[in-house]
Amino acid sequence: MSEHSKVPSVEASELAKKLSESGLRLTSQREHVFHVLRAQTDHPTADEVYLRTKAEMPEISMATVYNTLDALVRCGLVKQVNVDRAATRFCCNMEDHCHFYCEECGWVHDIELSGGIRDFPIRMPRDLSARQLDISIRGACRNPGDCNRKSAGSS
Amino acid sequence: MSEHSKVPSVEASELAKKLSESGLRLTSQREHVFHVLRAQTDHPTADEVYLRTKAEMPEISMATVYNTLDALVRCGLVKQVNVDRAATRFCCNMEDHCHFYCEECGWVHDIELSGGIRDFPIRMPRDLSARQLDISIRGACRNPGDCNRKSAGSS
DNA sequence: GTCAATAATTAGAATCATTCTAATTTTAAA
DNA sequence: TTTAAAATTAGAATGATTCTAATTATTGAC
Ligand SMILES: [Mn+2]
Ligand SMILES: [Mn+2]
Ligand SMILES: [Zn+2]
Ligand SMILES: [Zn+2]
Repeated sequence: MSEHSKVPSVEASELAKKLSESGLRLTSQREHVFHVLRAQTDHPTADEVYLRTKAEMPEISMATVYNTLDALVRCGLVKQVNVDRAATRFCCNMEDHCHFYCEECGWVHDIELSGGIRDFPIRMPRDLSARQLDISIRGACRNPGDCNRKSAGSS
Repeated sequence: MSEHSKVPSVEASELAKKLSESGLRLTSQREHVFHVLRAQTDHPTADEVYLRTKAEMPEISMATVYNTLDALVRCGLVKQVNVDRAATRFCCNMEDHCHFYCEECGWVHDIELSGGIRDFPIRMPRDLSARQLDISIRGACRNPGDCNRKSAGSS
């Protein structure tokens, strides 16, 4: 209920730093979107980010959300995750990890890697240079009937 | 130039078998689409499959290509691959493997796994049951300038 | 502080892959 | 044959994302 719902600035400094490293400005919209991403550990779609940010900042536009997500990905603060043919999802956990996607309820979950991503048993051809490795696992949250089916991505 | 360009039936038997196992019929369209997928080791988009199949069978429709690809995936003859936000691609290599995606030219390449997919260093939470593991690697084909940039997916 | 240049934001249109719909054709059984 | 189910088709609809053109905010000289 407090009127001056300012975004906490613990992250603002890191955000400003990373943005400026990429020649980008720190704006209120970018701050809000980043805050929204950090507020929950789920993997919202652009549209979900839009709705949540709009709650804090009603005048923000969808275009800005897309632009901002793109900016955050470009300056290394957010990862892009692709699960199936559904909407691209975004993740602000920058540790090496992979994604679990529940086919029952749509929930996306981070899964740690026990070793470094380096020692994966992949035989990489010499003529290919890898920049990024993405691992996604699809399955079910729990025994069928247990997970919150069809209620994906609500806040 | 030969008039009776029939699809080779080496694969037709396997196709018919797998289809019937899923309660699906073997049709000429399905045979052609499957043949098109096997003819090249690249990873065509639905649209590319459509164009190639159309060359063999001019009356086929886009809807049928989508339906057929879906049928082939459902009966375990084709894998669906998702690279970035681009069009979904399809693969008829059913071995455990991962995909390399060249960010320069759009080429998608299969990469073998040296070990089984089982012994990957992933710490799987007990309350999650995995059905499928997808690994995609993005990078560049060769030293920048060498790969056939911007000429993805041509036949 | 003013001004120009640049960056960011905005609404809405455009694009593009995919799915849906409703009508028609084919196939398999009875 | 007749009939029912399955498959195919053209085209419309959907939905995520990108593009466009106009407006607003920042920045850095001056
Ligand atoms: Mn994540
Ligand atoms: Mn493949
Ligand atoms: Zn679930
Ligand atoms: Zn390449």
